[in-house]
Amino acid sequence: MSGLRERQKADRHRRIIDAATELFREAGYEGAKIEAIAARAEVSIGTIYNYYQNKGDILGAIVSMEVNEVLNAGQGVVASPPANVGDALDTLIGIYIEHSLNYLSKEMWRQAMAISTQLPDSPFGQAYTGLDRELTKQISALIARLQEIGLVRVDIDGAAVGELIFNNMNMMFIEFVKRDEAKIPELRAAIRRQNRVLVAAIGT
Amino acid sequence: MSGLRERQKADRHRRIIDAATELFREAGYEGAKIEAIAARAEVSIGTIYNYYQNKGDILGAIVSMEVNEVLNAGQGVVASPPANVGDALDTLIGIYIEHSLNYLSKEMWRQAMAISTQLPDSPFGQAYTGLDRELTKQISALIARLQEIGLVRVDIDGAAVGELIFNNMNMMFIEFVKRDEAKIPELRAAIRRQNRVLVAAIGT
DNA sequence: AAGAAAAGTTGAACCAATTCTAAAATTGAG
DNA sequence: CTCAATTTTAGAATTGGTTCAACTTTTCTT
Repeated sequence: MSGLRERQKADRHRRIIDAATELFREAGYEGAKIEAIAARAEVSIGTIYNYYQNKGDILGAIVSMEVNEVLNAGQGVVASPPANVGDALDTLIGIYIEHSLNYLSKEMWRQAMAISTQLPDSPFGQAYTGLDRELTKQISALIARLQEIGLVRVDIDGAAVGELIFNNMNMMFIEFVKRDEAKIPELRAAIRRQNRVLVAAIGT
Repeated sequence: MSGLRERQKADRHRRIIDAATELFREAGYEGAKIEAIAARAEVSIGTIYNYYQNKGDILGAIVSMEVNEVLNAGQGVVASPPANVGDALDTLIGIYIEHSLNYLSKEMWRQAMAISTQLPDSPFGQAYTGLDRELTKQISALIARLQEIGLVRVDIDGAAVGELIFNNMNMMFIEFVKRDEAKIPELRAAIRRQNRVLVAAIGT
């Protein structure tokens, strides 16, 4: 099962992703020519297209890794949230936002988001939509957890509130990556302010 | 001031927009080649690039017209809203959504949204961000109006609630245009459901 | 271990957006 | 009216992502 071909394939995948990650950061998404990625990965252009349907999918693979890390980090908060609705939400959202620029620059985020709406049916488009859904579910799970603990009224529609909070956060994040000078603390403060009405309404 | 040159310029602008609108609808954004738009507008390729920085800006001009119409239609609701918070919001949002596919196909919306995040500093990118801001302000204005009438508590942060509602609606609209089979009534119902908690919380 | 089949690799050719440049048209000063 | 300055045009050249047909390498079979 683990013949030479398998190992070579895995190795090429890694080399392509590594080369692309470096070049995207060095030259930006547009600036990173496929030819250059191929050269740095020591692979031909054709091989890249054998592994990824298009340039966007290469970026997509990088984005997916990052979002999966964030989802993982979020699990901890859902499992044992701060004992206060506002703080619980702020902590989870904080994890998302603070991790977001670890591997990806704002420009990479912009491109990734653009591609996911431009080509919703491409491999990456579908993966991105799936990741958004996972994040929404995680926020809803936090609300459900808070309902169990007795911090949130059990008669509120947790799924709907989770969607509302995620959609607002996501839109704010989109505006955030669109402005290079926008700063993380301001983003978090703005989202906290927007959530305040909601937090007051759903808390016990 | 209104010499031959002025009139020709206005005429060419119109011809380019008309040709592009037709071709975008017939062949989709990607399928509408600049060469074909130029031919139908009876203008050269160079001329198109003299009038618009890039293909996206042509689409941008069309989108801007559409959104401005929607903003206009929304004014009526803000001026005399239905006598009930839930209905007021639903009516305004309904106007936005129902108008949205008048001139633009889902594919055109996808492209327009993608371009606005990909190139936030291009003429169209800035215009699009501005239009989003206008829509947010209009929703906030509706909340303020409802506060005046006494339907919404005066102690809630109307601007924050307006942003929350717009951002959620906009995100839902993005998901809506990403799925060709998604239908308007379902979209409206989902947004109504999400807004319900909020409506209950801010109503008097 | 040889030969055939399967799987993967390569890079030159293709295509469409965008840029560039020389030619043509319009304007206004004298 | 004329012509130099300025704007606009046309379309050829450039550019970079993507495709494709020929070539290699690996695996399988006996």
